[in-house]
Amino acid sequence: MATTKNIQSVERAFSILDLFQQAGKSELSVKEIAEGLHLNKSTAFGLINTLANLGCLQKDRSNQKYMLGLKLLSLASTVQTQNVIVLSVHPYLERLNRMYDETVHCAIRNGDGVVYVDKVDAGSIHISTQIGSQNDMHCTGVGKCILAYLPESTQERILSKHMRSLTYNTITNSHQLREELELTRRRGYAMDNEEISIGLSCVAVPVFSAPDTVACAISVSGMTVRIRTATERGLVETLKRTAAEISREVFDYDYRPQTD
Amino acid sequence: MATTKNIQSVERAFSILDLFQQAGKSELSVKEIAEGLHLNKSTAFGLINTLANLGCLQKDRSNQKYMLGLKLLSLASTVQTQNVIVLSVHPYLERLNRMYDETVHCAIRNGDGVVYVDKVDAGSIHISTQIGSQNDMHCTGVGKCILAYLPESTQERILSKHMRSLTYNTITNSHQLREELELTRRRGYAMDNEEISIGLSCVAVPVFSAPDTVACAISVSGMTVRIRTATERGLVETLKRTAAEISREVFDYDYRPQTD
DNA sequence: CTTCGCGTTCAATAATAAAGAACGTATATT
DNA sequence: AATATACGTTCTTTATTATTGAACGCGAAG
Repeated sequence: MATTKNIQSVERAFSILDLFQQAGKSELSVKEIAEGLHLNKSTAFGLINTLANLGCLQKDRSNQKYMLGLKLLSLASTVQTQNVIVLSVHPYLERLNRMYDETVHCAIRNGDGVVYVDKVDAGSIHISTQIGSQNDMHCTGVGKCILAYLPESTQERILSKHMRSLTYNTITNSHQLREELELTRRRGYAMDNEEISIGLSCVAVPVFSAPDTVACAISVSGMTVRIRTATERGLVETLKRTAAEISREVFDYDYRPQTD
Repeated sequence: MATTKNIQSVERAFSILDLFQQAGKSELSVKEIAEGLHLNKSTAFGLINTLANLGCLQKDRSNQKYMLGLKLLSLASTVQTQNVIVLSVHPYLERLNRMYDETVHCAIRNGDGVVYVDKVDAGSIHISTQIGSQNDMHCTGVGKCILAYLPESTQERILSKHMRSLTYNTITNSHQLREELELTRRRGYAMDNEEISIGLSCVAVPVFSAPDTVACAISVSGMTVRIRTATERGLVETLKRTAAEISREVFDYDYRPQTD
């Protein structure tokens, strides 16, 4: 995929922006950025200065530190009105929402985590997911769907990291998670069984864009009792059918689930 | 402000992303991008390829065109949880919302338009502004506040462009708008008097970060009748006081409105 | 079957970004 | 209060890198 070599300064510029996400700090100094990315101080400064002039970073006058700029907000808003995945998957999410009146998500992989790219809220309860927000793979339905089909080496890297525990149901053991991923592949869907928050469950399915290649994952989440009811009303089958439709109509890939 | 010279390739990379916003097209070919930015075809390709590898652009396999990538969504979400303006202005918006139960916005300048960076919804009616979305200066309260304090040359450039008419109240005449801006400066606030949508009005004030320098603008919007009532209940004064507070506490600038 | 258009690759050179040293300012230290 | 320190910023040089135009190849159109 990485055909031609990346342009160094562009790549570095974005890794500066990424650093704010990863570091989990809202303000970083020139020095911190330079050290964090192993860049020369003045090289870092040149990049930071450019990003600041473009509105992607802004300087806090009081302490000379930099933070992410508001320009990025406007870009994201354009993404939401222009990106095919968001645009063309959205109607399917709407339909799922209407069928079960639960919160519906669409997520993609981002590094070692997942990012929610679209969402339709339930009428009753609001789940506080923000579009664009990141979450872990090990504790989310969409995450498990995506993780289950990543190359083994990537899987192992992610599994080897510390997996934070959010509830007593969170799978934090790599052996157990490997089994869970195997189960996910076998049955074609993943569950979040109160692994993020007690009382909250979710059913998720992968959307394929090519054999064994997951483009995104969609999920239906809600209070555990309600998800249980929905499952009795064919939620899993509906989700699988929807995912296959999306594969075909959006990603132009005629996905046929393996029958065993 | 533009201290050191910007790094060319970084600047160009972002102007590619900007092009999608400006062109209003969701998909652009290498050729269109190259021509749109007066770049050599292979220079453009190198930048596009890098952006695509970073997830900021994605390629539509069916027609070889590119569109904005989902990576940008995750950056924006981080902005919302980290940026001082968003974070520190938000409580003031909340307070305004509680006082009048109307929709409250915070916007900044973006090029020749404004971008909404934060919003608190009213309980009753939902105004469909999206955070990050762009709007024109000539027909919004926040836009007039910002435009009124821009350097004259910039003002004139914006005024000279075609101003689209959204309702019969929209000011589309540059002479009339110049007077409106003069009025805004004199009385310290701007109104949108059903200029975007009939039935909808808004009162906006500029927030200064230095003399004659507007950092952002905040506004209260709602149905015209309700805004009228709120105005009788001191909305304008409350907004001005709030703006002064924000100037002081967020931008460390002790703003004193000129008394005449 | 041929031509055209456009995405992509390649190789050479011109231009640019990177680096280290130096400067200045703000803060911390004694 | 004086000195030291740390860090942001500027400057200049050089090596690296991005840019360029030409060439290639694929797909669509005629």
